[in-house]
Amino acid sequence: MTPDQLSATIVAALNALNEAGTVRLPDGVPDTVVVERPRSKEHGDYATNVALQLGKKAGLNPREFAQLLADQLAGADGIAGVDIAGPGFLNITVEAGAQGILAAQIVSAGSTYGSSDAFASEKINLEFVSANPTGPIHLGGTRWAAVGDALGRIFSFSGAAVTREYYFNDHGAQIDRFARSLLASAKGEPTPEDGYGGQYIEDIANDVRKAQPDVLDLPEAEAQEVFRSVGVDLMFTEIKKTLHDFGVDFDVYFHENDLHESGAVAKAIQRLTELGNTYEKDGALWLASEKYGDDKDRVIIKSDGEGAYLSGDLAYYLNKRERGFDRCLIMLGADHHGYVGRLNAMCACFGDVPGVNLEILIGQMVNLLSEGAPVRMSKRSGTVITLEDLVEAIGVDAARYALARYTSDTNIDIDLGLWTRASSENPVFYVQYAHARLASILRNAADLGVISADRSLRSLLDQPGGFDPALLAHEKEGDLLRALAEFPRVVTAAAQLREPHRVARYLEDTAASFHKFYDSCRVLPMGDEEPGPIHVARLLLVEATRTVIANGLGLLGVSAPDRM
RNA sequence: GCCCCCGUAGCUCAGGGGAUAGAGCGCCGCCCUCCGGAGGCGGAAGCGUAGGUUCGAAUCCUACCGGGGGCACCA
Repeated sequence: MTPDQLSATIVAALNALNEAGTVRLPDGVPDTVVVERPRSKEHGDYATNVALQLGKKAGLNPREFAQLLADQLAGADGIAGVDIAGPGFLNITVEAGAQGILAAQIVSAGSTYGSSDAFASEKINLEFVSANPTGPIHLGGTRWAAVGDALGRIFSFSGAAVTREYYFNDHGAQIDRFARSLLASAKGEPTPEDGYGGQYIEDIANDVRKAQPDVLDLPEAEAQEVFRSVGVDLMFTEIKKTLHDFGVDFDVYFHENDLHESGAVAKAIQRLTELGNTYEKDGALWLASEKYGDDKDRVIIKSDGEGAYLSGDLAYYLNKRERGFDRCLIMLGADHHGYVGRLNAMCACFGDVPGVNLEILIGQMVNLLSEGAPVRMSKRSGTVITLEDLVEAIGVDAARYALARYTSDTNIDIDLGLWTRASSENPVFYVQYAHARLASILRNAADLGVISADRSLRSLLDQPGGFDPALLAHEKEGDLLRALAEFPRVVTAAAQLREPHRVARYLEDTAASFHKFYDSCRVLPMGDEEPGPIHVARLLLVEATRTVIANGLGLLGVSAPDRM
């Protein structure tokens, strides 16, 4: 009995009441009802507020409505008891057997447990990181790498067709500054005032010289061009590798330069002009974005004839839509929040719906503290805190987990000393430890011959009488089963709300439920005890729990170790 | 001045209208004869302020106070 099944049972009961004329619901019976886990044990296994919602519509007070529904529900399959409490809550107790069967269902579903087709009709383009190829990925980009990739996994798990995309800004003034910085470094000159500093500039400049030893003998402009093209290439290769090592691979690396060279920008502008959303003023071409909610109209083509930065975004968005993406998600740092209005307005200028066809997700800043003092993270200052720094300090698993376990719309402070000194304080270890402990129990079960050496529990499911779900009747077993039953809902909510951190928090709760179960319920036979049905039942629960934790960690891109 | 995000326990944070607001860390006190004590059990301690909507608000709305970030024919 999962919450979804219980919801369906309640809906069926409501329909029966409605059809019998016992209650009259003018708006009909809803497709689903809210079923939640009450905070307090006294309120049963599950509670629903449906009587509070529908009582008034039926012309009854909520408690009367609740009583009618409770009577109807009392005889339903899998329901052990129904109580009415407070203003009209229905507190429902589920039969142990109906609940225990979930363990078998999870084991049988394996790595697919928690997946759904909730997003099956959606083709989603997920753009994140998109760091400029002028330096390593800093912490803001690292946060999006962890969160965006997790979100992509969650969408896919929920049935969506997801394309992960990286927009590569290889066009514009910052690239020139990058090239000049490399050239200056190679010549042993100081960093240009508006240039990029730091060790990586020196490293890349050296690599460019290795690739083309005579580069400094070329005329200045040609040399700079070599540093530009080779340097950007090297930088980009490095970024790709860093992300790959972080467990993040993109399906598409989109080059801004291509938009300008292919005529896509001109095409987008033409389209907007046809729609009557551009005009000329002061020698420049403007986008009439103010009428769609932007603070003011924006320049697309500057008076010097160059495309403004926005022109690339226009063409890029149109390109995504032409590739068939109904939903284009773009993840940006809080320092870009000023773009949200104009990007949404741009979307509207194309005749699309902001928030539907284009969705901008803003992630707040990540701050690093060292010895309690803030560390600046600026490419330009050279005191760059990079993805690699973070991984080196705490490892990929801890880094991904730490960045993904918070909502994106809150600032995070990470104290380097704390993370490096006390890794056991990191919640990821709590969850991974639970997985290792679960795996260890299964190893031991195999050693004792309770299950086959390959630790397969599916064979137990096929044997008649191999698994008696009613044996999982202990309070802690019920708690754990109800926690496991939540997983599909958590995944769906994480996808709908674009909040991967829900999965992490859920895993921490579930790991806690497991540790409590483990503390009160002996899984393996003790001493000379013969293995019996209770051991089989609990082993299935162990494997079900291990499956959920492994699936959840997988959604976050964090490993689920069998040993630690 | 305008815009965005945040304000929940000593600290770091969960809580997408429901009942007695949770977790980790820290603090106090307990629990190892056998499956991993990297664990479990108990205790002290909290929704920035003021209004509003609602049967019901940490959650939605408004104002104010506090913290962070942003407001280019830069990219």
